Amino acid sequence: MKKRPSTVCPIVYALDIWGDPWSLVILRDVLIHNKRHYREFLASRERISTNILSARLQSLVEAGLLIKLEGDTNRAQTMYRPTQKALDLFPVVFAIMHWGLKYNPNTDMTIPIMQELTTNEKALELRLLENFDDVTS
Amino acid sequence: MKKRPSTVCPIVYALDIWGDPWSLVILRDVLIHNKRHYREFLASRERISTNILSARLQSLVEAGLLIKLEGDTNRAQTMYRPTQKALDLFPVVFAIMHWGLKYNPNTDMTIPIMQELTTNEKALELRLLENFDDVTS
DNA sequence: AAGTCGTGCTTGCATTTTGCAATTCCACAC
DNA sequence: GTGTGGAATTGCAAAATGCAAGCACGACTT
Repeated sequence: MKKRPSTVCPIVYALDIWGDPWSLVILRDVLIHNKRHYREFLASRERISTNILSARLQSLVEAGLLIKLEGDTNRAQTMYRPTQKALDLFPVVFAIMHWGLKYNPNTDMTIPIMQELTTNEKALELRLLENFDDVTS
Repeated sequence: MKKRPSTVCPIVYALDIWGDPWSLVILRDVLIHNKRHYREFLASRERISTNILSARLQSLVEAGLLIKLEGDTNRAQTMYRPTQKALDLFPVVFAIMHWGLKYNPNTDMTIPIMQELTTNEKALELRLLENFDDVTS
């Protein structure tokens, strides 16, 4: 990922942080699917490779979207959790999902979230946010 | 840009279309700044290079987000205009702008749109949509 | 009709990033 | 110590990017 000099445009600012093809996939897994471990991210359908995953996790930590924690029981089991800055991406992620939902004929509507997204987005957001009480408190 | 096989996830679907670091910059210029000519896109602060611009315009046309038209007076003056599929990205673009606005300390608030985005987003969207009456009618 | 200007786009090439498999590092368990 | 599994690095081929130069072509000038 190229780095542009500090920008005056909010969109370019956002793109410079998560505007590559992988960061948003990771953020989706964190925000929507409540994943937190390296192995969980690796297991996603999109088959991210280990070096890219590692690099993206690092850059998201640097950008202040994720924090890296030692596992509770096992100290080797690193845990990645979102910051408020990442949680504020919910509206973005939802907007993208709405758009994808409208135009991707292959969308899997059996994914639990999908139904609720169209019928009750606000409740969905609030429910998902509960996953991060540990972070926001 | 890599191509992933057809996906079941609306987010990945969206990323495969405009999830590279440049496509959204072009779409921003089309949707927000009402640009339509090659030279206008080249003139953006972000200094996209000619080959990338050309490739991205093509892929956005292929993806059905833009249409390519001959200029009205000058046949050599190609014109790129958004389709409905691109206009439906307004909520996404706005959501990203809100986020960038919150976290990018360098945001240039003198850009006309910025003030209105925070105070009256819906009116802003409607006003911008008027730029595309030719396309939607 | 010949020059030249503006506009959109392609080419060539060095640099960077990706994809993928193999390997290493390290905490913990036994 | 040996083994196990999670996290990350390395090596290398393939692809994408950045950049400068040049090409095609319609329109305008004379």
